[in-house]
Amino acid sequence: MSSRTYGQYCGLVRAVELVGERWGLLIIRDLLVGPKRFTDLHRGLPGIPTNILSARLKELEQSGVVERRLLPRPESSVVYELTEYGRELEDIVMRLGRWGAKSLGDPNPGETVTPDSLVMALRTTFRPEAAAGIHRTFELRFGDIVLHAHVNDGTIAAGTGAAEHPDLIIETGPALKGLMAGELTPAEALQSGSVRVTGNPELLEAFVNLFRIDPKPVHAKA
Amino acid sequence: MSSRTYGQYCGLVRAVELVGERWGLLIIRDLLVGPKRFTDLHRGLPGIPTNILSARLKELEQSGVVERRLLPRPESSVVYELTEYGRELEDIVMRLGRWGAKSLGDPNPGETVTPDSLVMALRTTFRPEAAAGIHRTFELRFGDIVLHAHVNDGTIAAGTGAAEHPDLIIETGPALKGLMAGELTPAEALQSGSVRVTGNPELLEAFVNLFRIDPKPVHAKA
DNA sequence: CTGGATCCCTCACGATACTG
DNA sequence: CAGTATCGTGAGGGATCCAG
Repeated sequence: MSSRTYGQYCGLVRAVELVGERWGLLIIRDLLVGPKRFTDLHRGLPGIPTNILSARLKELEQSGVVERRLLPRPESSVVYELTEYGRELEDIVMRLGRWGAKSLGDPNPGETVTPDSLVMALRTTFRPEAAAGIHRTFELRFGDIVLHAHVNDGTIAAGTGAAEHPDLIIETGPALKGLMAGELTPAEALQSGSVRVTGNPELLEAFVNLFRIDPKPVHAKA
Repeated sequence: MSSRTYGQYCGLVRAVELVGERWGLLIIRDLLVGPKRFTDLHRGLPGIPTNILSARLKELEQSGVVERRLLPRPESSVVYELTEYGRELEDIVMRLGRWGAKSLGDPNPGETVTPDSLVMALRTTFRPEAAAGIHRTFELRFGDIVLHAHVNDGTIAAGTGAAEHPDLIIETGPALKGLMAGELTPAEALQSGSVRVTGNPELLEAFVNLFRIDPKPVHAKA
């Protein structure tokens, strides 16, 4: 049995062999936001060596998860995008993200936030059941990162870049997690200055109702 | 940035750091079937070194995914079981298994099948929408492995061990995958002898309707 | 400038032996 | 049964270099 395989004939094992390697799911996370060039991926995955990124992309291409496409001239560039099979991972990635977010404490020293991870965080934490009949556009600014979220009656469209006519602009930092997890009320966040808004401040209530991190179950120790 | 971390403050990253290490999700797969002793896990994960299993269990315990419990006397033994937080992975593991099963071809040489992986395969491929109003008990024999599945009106209860009063006993091998994927009809499977049944052979139709592997989307190559 | 390939080094993992 | 100890190997980390 070669390394990187598990010697079991099992669907989960195959899945882990396909996308469970180091960096694998993070590459897919970024590609879920949209097709990307090699350099874009490299920028979005701080610390990944180029040879590893290259190897992962080849493996994912080989297994039919990612497709490599050459852009027409004059771009003459290469983009990677998910195949239909790869896109089927979206729901799994979002659920994993929702699960893992419950274990997020404060950022560890040196941990960064990338635009794509924030986009996926918005999609992940979005609660359709709280968005019935709601039509709002938010612009979120996190450090240098600017992204937008259009909420339209149970659906979310989030992406990088500014919003055109936002109902509310939210400027924040790591405090965003506490806000979404309910550890910090909107009023407290605004008062402390860890979150600043442009627009009707009461819309921040709507925001935290739409995007939420559930609590991690407490573990009763024997 | 130490190895095994990714330097990103992101829910998905945290999830991958918690359960994305080699063998991690497979340990969780087996624990989803039920609490297990160290030796049981070792048996169910062919090829895992004991030090790695030991290390993974410690990490999973530390992060609140797995709980280590000492059985009362005279057992005086140790069992590992999922915490509530760990059990929240069930849906994700099943979806991953369903996704990966689409990439299963024929077993590679040396690949084995374990009892727990088969139990999870049944739970994973079960289609509740096809089970409305259906009450059946199946016994599945795969090599030396014997397991049961009670289907009760949209719900499935599968576990290791024989069924008490099975409506159908299915004896099979690797051909099971082709059967569930629709690459092989029940009639063909019975005729070729790759699947043998005890009971009403027509119930094999019901079985393949209840447990199914969807096809992998075809990838249109440019 | 993008899209990698190549190099070396390190550490996590694999295999085996051994212990409370 | 439930691990720990030891040691070798190969995948990953990091820097550099190269082709289009």
